[in-house]
Amino acid sequence: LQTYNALIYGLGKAGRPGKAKEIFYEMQKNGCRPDVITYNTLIYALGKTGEQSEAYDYFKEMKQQGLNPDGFTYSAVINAMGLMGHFEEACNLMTEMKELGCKPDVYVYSTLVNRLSKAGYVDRAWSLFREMKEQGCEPNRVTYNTVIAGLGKAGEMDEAWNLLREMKENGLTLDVITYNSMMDGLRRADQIDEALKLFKEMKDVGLVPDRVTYHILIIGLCVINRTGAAWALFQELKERKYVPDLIMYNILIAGLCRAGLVKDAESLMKEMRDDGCLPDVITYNTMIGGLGNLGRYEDARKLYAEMKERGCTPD
RNA sequence: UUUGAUUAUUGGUC
Repeated sequence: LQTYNALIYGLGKAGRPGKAKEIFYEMQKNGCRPDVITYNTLIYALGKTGEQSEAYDYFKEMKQQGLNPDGFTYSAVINAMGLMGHFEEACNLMTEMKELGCKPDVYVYSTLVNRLSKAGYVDRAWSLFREMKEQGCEPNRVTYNTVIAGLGKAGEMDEAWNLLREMKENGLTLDVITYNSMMDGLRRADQIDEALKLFKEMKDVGLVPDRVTYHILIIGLCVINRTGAAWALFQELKERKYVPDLIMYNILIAGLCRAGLVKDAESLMKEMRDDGCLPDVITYNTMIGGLGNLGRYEDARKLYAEMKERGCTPD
């Protein structure tokens, strides 16, 4: 049983829910009954990869089999419902678990808070955040990070600052994601200098900025044409021995295109290829847009042809 | 190490 569970888990993580399902049926053929963990793992695998309604089917099936869903089950199903935008159902599931005597834990709340803010329902996310506190479920670092990121996307940085303070007051440790989320919100709100202050602060408290940190700050600086500072950070990233990856190249290419420096963007695209980093659909979209803005329609068309030849599907 | 939640890149809309 544990071997099968582990297999299903691995296939889910590898983004192969179809194979995971095959194993699920194969184990039963071999006389091995799935337990709660098997279902949880399968539901998670399906829910993550766009098979959300199937995830729900297996949720029903496990109940029919007389198995009791637990917090793991509900967080996986609620996440799947949220991804489909079925928030009424997600809320019903919360109610259902309460009725079954299974108190929603911090994972379940955080999952739904995250899905609500991702779907643009920041207000509902906020009330759920308040509700969990009232219900005696203490938000942890991940919950705060989730809410801070949601507020940042909604441009509500005052609230985000309040939460940051609240985290400190509650003795929670801030991590790189906390800082990254704050800095991303600030750069969206055109407060890049505030973001740079936090960047200094995070280093002062001994946190090591990751790639995402640099990506956020470099985007923010590029957008307002502070290219010198952006370039300096790009050098710093390399000093930290972070190899520029696809996302970093996409950010720089977008920055150059935005500034009308499409020729430089083109050479950077060559350079990324030489580094063994293959352009993806975002790279092509960005370049095609940049070329189009300059009226270079023929070159745009060529890139469009090239992306299809390379098996990169236009979106 | 048998299962669950958080941050970044292109376009449109606000």
